Amino acid sequence: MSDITSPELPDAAGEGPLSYAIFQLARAHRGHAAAMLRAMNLHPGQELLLMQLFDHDGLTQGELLERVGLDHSTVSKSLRRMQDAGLLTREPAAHDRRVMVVHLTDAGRDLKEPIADMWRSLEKISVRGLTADQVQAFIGWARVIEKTVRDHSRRPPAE
Amino acid sequence: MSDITSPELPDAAGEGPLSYAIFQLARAHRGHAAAMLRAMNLHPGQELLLMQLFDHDGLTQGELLERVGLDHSTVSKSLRRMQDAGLLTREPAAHDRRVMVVHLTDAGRDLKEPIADMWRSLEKISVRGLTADQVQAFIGWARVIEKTVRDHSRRPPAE
DNA sequence: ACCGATTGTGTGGCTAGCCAAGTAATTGCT
DNA sequence: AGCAATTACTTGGCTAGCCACACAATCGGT
Repeated sequence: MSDITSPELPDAAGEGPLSYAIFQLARAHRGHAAAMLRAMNLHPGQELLLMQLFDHDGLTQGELLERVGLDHSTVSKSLRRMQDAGLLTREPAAHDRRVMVVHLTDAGRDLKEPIADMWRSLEKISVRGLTADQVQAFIGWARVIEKTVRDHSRRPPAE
Repeated sequence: MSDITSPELPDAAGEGPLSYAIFQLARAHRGHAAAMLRAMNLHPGQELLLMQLFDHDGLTQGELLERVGLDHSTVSKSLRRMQDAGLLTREPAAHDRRVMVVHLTDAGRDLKEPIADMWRSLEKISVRGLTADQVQAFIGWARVIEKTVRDHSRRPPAE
């Protein structure tokens, strides 16, 4: 339906516009998010961590990275920068001094509504061109693709 | 771990799983591409530039960045690293010594088939969970979302 | 011709994100 | 108890990607 024909795309290079579409979509989406986040002195990715903390203050770093799915080093560095920015604190847990418990500061909590607004705005814009059903289908398929790709990443490429 | 199914997602934080789905899909997809590219000593993003050159050797840096849509500084640095790796050459054009003409070396050309294979493989895997119609619909909607977001990025946020 | 505007690239500086290696604390096995 | 394995996190090193600034070559108007 509609025009999926698409005039110029790197067809000649490969014949898979799906990967290309994912790449371009993610870049545009991320770019727009970055622009909105900049107004709050945040960087893309940080809002995901903060959103987890808004709902579950006091999470450990490990629980945090499990929820967002990023590399532990990425989370560590990102949290450090946010700590330097005064948005949160990190202290070793009493019962296990390896784990770092993350708590929001007042400044961090103040970002809850702005981030929620920005998130809603981003969502509203992203969804504008599609019907609700299409959006739901899109999300479902995105998860299917993600899962498929992830499963293949785990497995050794013994294909 | 193991079950990253979909039970808990940051619903409480915002109610827009679309943005989250895009983010996670892109990350998984990019990660898988990165793993395959690593075998060729490439980094994600470089294959896009190379694919353009496979079909249009002798492009200028400006034409190249226009096709992939990245920032000129990103392209500049990425090309420099690929030049250092011996994959391509950059020389100022005769008629306009500002523009840099990019040419593949033999080593660069040798990557054409490996990259095409990798791209096809990535595509095949990504598509595995969906029907052909679903894939086409997904791509079409992805482009719609991308366009919508991009249009809103251009406009000042005078909403 | 001249000099300001524009164009095409390069560089610096920042964060995101990954992998690999290192460190400290806890657990577990003997 | 003691010591190896595991766990939680940190650090270093690399590239991608952006923005802002700098620079050289070309274009344009007078």
